[in-house]
Amino acid sequence: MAQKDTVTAILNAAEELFSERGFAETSLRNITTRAGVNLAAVNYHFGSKKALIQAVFARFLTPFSEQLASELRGYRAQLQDEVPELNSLLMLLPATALRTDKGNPRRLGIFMRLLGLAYTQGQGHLRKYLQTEYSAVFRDFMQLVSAATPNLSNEDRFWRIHFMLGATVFTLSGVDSLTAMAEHDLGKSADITSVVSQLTPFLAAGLNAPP
Amino acid sequence: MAQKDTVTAILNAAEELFSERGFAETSLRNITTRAGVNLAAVNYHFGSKKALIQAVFARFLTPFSEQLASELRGYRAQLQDEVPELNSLLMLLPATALRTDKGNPRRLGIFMRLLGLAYTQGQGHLRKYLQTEYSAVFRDFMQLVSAATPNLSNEDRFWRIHFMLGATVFTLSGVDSLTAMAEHDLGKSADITSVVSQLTPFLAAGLNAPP
DNA sequence: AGATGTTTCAAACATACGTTTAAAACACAA
DNA sequence: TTGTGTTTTAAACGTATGTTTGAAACATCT
Repeated sequence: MAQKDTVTAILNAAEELFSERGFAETSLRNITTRAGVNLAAVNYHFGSKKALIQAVFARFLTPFSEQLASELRGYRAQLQDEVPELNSLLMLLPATALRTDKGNPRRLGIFMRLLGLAYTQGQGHLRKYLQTEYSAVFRDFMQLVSAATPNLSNEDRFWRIHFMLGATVFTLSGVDSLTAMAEHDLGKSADITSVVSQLTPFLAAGLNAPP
Repeated sequence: MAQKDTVTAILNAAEELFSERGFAETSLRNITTRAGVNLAAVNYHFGSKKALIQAVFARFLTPFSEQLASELRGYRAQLQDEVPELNSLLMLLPATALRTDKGNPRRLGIFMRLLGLAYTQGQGHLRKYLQTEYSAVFRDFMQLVSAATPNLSNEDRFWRIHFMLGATVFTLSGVDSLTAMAEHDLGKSADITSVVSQLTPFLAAGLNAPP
């Protein structure tokens, strides 16, 4: 097995298991067993469990943030001096996320669950890593959101952005169990793209609500 | 030290530590050290770590759900046959939560963080416990929400309720770091009650958004 | 083919965990 | 005070974890 195979097998297994059980609840033995590699492979290829956790995030986040940065440049160029339209701006995020690994929308749910864990679970090293690594693109995006909502005070916008973030992360991270519930309660099935298309008008309405 | 003192000392320490680090990341030795009691006290008084986790939730949730059930009875009685008004209905939740342990709004943040953990972190036993124990009151509340939003389809309402839940849990569970960010970015301080008063119009607008 | 650097492997290491135990300390009624 | 049931204590138990090790297997190049 070539080196790359082992590394990606570990990353795949870790990604799934972390999202299912959390970081502390997933042992290296769980990961290496599912990946079909030797236990020592993690420490050999990544150095430590912490480094593996960061690598799992980097594998998704680096292509995503690069893609988003380029999309933002295009959006800004097409915009000229007009005020950006909120709905299309918000749609940019799930659109690039789904485009980042096309053909596998399930992965977005997995990654959202990981993102939720990164916030709720301790893992101080992870928050620090994410902040230093990916905050530039996020700031760019926020600047456009500010331009799209000139009627909001900075304070209102600040809070509502985080309300939106919460609704998104929470819903998409639990999208599997939620769609199961929806199917049981309503008899209607749904996938992550349909949930996103329900989510965006909700978010836009909340963000534009009268104070 | 009387029995009750040891038990509540453990519950207090566990509540804080769980909310700070998560369940798996908090050891019984952490808890008993902070509580100033012997390590074996947890297994003596609660039986196991799992049972302690459930007890932490029960201490908050049992008074809360009883209070809420009574508030819902009052709300329904005052309503007669009118259609319930959405904003006042939504306000009922934070109002009773803040009333449950009055004088300590910080505790609501702690508990929201725990609730978020219960969802995101594995802890299957916890989800099962919460469901069997407190689902009745929740169903009552949901019925009123349905009456307050007759224009929504069951499917739209289902998803938007969960969007609201996500925004609430996520924001209130991170209320400490968020208020710190708000103070740093905007120079304005905020407490949990002011966040809640910002949150409810956001939620109501999202729930009533055109489909 | 032989030498060299890389990757895998089974085994062991040290440490931390949840839990159990048996004795000591305590509370309190007879 | 003695006796009884409860609570606390220090120590140990068994298990699981992340990490390290040194030899074996492998790949790559001259």
